[in-house]
Amino acid sequence: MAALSDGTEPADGLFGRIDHRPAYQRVAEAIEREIMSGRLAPGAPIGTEADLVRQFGVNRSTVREGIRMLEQSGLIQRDGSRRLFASLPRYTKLASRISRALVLHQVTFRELWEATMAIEPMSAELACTHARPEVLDAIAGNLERSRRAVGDPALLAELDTEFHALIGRASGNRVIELSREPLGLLFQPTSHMLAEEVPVAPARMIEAHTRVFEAIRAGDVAEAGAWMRRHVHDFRRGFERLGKDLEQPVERLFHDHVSARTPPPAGR
Amino acid sequence: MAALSDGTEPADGLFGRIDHRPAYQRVAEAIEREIMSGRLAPGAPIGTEADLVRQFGVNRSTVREGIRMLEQSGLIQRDGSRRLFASLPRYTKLASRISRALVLHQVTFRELWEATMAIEPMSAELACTHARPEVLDAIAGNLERSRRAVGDPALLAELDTEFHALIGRASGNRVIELSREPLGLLFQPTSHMLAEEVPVAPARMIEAHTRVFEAIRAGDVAEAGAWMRRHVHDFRRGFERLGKDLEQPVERLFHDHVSARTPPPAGR
DNA sequence: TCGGTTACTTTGTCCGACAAGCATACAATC
DNA sequence: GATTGTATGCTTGTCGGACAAAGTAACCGA
Repeated sequence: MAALSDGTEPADGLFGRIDHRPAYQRVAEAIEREIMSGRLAPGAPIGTEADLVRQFGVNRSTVREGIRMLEQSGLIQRDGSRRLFASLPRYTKLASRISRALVLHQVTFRELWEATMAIEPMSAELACTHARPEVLDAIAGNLERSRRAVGDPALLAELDTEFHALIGRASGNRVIELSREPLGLLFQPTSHMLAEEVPVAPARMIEAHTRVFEAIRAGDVAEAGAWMRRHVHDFRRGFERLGKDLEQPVERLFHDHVSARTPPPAGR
Repeated sequence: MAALSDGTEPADGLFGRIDHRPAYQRVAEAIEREIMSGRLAPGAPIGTEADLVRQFGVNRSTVREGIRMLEQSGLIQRDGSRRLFASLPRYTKLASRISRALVLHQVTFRELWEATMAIEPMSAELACTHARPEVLDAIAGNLERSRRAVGDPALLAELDTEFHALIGRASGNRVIELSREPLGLLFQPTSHMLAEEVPVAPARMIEAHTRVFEAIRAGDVAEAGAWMRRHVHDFRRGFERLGKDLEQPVERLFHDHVSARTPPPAGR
C-alpha cells in the first residue's frame, strides 16, 4: 500500500530499515533526486567523476556505475568533451525503448492497430486547432517529397512515418506525440511492405495524407479526423489483403524486413 | 537518412569509420543484440561477470559498466542470488520512466487530458469484447473497495488509478495498457485533490466506474465508451471547478501533492 | 537421510595506475 | 595582431589486482 520507491515496505520500529541497496544505485538515485526536484536544472553541469567521488565518499568505479545508469535513462548526457550535465530525457530515445519492449513482448499487429486507431485521429483533430505554420510547412514539404517518391517503397515508408510524426507534432500535444511515436516506428516495415506489394497503396496513402493535411490547414476538425480514420482503416485492409495474420506478433514483421540480412535465430 | 544505430552516418570511403564508442557501450550493445535477436531468451542466464570478461576480453570494471546500462533499461535482471539473466522490460518500469519524462518536460494538464480522452474510451470499448473473467472479478473487487473507501481521499485516488489500470488490462491490448499507464500515474494526485475538495466527486466517480463496468460485463460497446467519455469529461470539469489552470504543467500538481512535505525548490 | 561445516564462487567495493582526448595557457610564426 | 604550434594539466576510459560479504555447492558425520 505505502511501498517505497524501491518496492520495500517502510519499517515500523524505532529504527529505520538499513538501506541494503548497493552504493552505485544510491549514487544514481541521489543524483536523480537532485534533477527531479529541479535543484539541478537541465543543462547544469554535474561535477567531474572526481568531484562525485569526494561528495559521495565512494570509489570512482562506484560513481561510474551509477553514472552509467543515469546516462542510460537519459537524465544526464555528455557534451563534446565528455563532461556530464543534467538533461531532459529525449522523446526519441524513450520511443525506441518503448518499441523495443513492445517487440519483446510480442505485441500483435491488432494491438498496435487498435492503439493507432485511438491516437492518430485525435492527433489529426487537435492539429486543426494547434498546428503552427512551420509545422504545416514541414508537412507540405513531406507531401511534396512523398509524391516524388512513388516507386521507392523504402523512402515512401520513411516519409509515411515522418508524416504521422509531423501530425503528432502539429497536435501541440506532447503526450500524444510521445505515445504515437513507437507505433510509427513499428509500422514502418509494414508500410514498406505495402508500398512494395500493393500497387495502389502509394497513391491511396498520398491521397489520404493530402486530405488530412488540407483539412488541418482549413481547420476542419471533423474532416481531419474522418480522413485519418479512413487512412488507418485502409492500412489495415491492405495488411489483410497481403494475407497477413492480425494476431501475428510484430516482431516477425519487424525482423523480416529490417534485419532481413541476418540469419534467423536458428530455432532457439 | 541512413543513420547508424549510434546516430553517425556511414562512411563512404574505402575504410569504414573507426568505432570510437567506449568499450562498455559496445559490451552493452553486444548483449542487447543477443537478447533482441532471440538468441538469448528471457529468463536465460547471462554468464557471470568473469565469464563476460573472458568473452569480451575487457576488464571487469568495463563489463560492469555495460551491465549497469542493460540493467537500467530492463533487458537484464538479477535473481535473489544477484546472478544475471535476460529479461523482458517491465511495463511498470517503462511507465514510471515515461511519466518522469513527461513531468520534466512540463507537460500540461490539457495535454494529459486530451491523450486520456483518446485512449480511455477505446480501452473501455475493447474491454467489452476482450475482458477475461478474472479481470472482471478484479474490477468488481476494486468497485467494492471503492464504495467502502468514500471518505478516504488518498485510498480512493489509489483505487481510481487501479480501476483504470484494470480496464486497460481488460482491453486485451498491451499497447493501450502501456500507453495509458503513465497517464494514470500522473492523474492520481489530481484525483486525490478532487476527492478531497469536491464533495460530490467520490459519488460521481463511483457511479461512472460502476456504469462502465456494467457496460463491459454486458458487452455493450457503445455504452462503455460513452460512460468512459462522460467520466473523463467529468474529471476535467472537476479540475476546472477547483479553479486550476488547464495549461499548468503537471509537475506543479505532482509535487504539491506527492511530495508536499519537501520544501519547494527555493525559486530555482 | 538429514543437518551442519567447509571450501569455493560471485558480487560489491576499493585502490592505484596509465594512455588518450580535450582545454587552457603560452610560445612561435607569419 | 592573428594564427599556428606546443606544453601542461585535467578528465575520462581502461586496466590490474585485492578483499569482504553473501550465496552455493560439496563434503562429512551422525
